[in-house]
Amino acid sequence: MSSSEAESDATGPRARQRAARRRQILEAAERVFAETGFEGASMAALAAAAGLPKANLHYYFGTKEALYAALLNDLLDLWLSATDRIRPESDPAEALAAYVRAKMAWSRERPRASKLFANEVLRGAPHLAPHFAGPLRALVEEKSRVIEGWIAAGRMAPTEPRHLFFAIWAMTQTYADFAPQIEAVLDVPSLGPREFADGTATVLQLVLRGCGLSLAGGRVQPALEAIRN
Amino acid sequence: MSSSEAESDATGPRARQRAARRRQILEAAERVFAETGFEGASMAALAAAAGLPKANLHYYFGTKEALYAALLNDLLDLWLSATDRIRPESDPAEALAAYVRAKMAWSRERPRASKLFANEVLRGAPHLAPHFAGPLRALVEEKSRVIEGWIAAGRMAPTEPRHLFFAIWAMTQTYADFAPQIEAVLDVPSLGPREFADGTATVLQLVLRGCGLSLAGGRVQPALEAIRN
DNA sequence: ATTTATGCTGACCATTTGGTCAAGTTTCTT
DNA sequence: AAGAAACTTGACCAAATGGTCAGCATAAAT
Repeated sequence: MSSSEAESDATGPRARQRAARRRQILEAAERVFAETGFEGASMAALAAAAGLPKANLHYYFGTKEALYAALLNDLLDLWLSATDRIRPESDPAEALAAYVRAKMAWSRERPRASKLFANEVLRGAPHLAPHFAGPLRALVEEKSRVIEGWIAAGRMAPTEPRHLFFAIWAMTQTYADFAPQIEAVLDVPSLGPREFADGTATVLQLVLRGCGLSLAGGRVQPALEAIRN
Repeated sequence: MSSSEAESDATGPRARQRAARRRQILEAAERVFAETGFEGASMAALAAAAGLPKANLHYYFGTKEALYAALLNDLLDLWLSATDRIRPESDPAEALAAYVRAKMAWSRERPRASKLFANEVLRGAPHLAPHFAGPLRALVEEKSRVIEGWIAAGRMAPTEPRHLFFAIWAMTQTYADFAPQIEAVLDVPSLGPREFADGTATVLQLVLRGCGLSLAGGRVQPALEAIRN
């Protein structure tokens, strides 16, 4: 027993350093994969971004595929989160608004993760198919039933809940995935607080009014004027 | 004169065959590029998809980059179209509904074009930057002024028109770009008329109600029940 | 101090990549 | 019929790709 203390997550100084290196590589890989896609990212480029020799990446992750898969895996949790507030007893307007805001914040803070995800789905989502058909579908089903409950109780306008989710995902993630297009149209060098505030306000308006809802006080865009002035 | 009849678009049998070959190559390239992205598509794969030797593609387009650029160029027109109905004298609800329907139809009929476009924007849109900053921005500005006119006239709810466009683009294109995810969540092998009808109805509802509008007769989803039954 | 397990990396390899080219074939003009 | 122009393609190339591995360094355990 005394000699075999190598429990997988024993936080010895060894395991800690190993985890740090893994994070270092993954962080760099997220940047490179998000900017160039899977095929566009060469092991040489990934190694350069991480500041390590190529062989070192292979030591930690084996293959490029495995590194990519490890990266995607880390994102899945992010995707499923932020639906907490959607519960039967919640106020529909508040719950949906919180979800939209969380998604927008995610687009702002983790745009590379969003792009990585988009890249993978565009490629046919080979690595995500199990997750889509499993946990994601289950979550959407569960939350859709909550929304259908709200509708049945007359608390919001009849709406296809699954397609409502697709719409929210699309509108919020576009601020990460299609940032170059938005920047060009708005004629700004990059998306800042102003653009995200306007975007959030617009998405909130479409979702809430679209579902026949309004936030407490009847203000659909509570933070907007405050930010603008 | 008689000998130099080779006007660039003289539709001689020569020029016609040349154009046909170009289309044959472009059509195959759209498939391959859309499925694998620019870096993921090899000249060998492109040639195989077109049923031609590799050197033949180089004869017509020079480089892979040039072939890709030619392909993207063809899509730009598609992008700018479908805003015709958005004019000062139009009915806001009808105009926006027509635009949403046109965009949805485009996602259904040309999903590969949409994916190609998405792939390019994810890569930072190097080839599209001039188009974004030029014709696209100009078009959006023009149409945004129309919408602002509608708002000023009290014909629809106050809405940031540029962000409204971003939202419409995102919601409609997601049915092409993120099809694998939507299919998995809905548990269908592919998106058919039913899914597009539901999607269109939901997007229309969010956009129209979101903007304080409704279609003539107050029915937000005019075609929905007809299709379902 | 010595052994042992783990971490690290330069040099190397087979394969694939985008692209070229010379030698052909076909089609048009005269 | 002859020549010119456009088209086609197998064979080839230098460069880049993902991946391997033997040998070395470092730290842990004895």
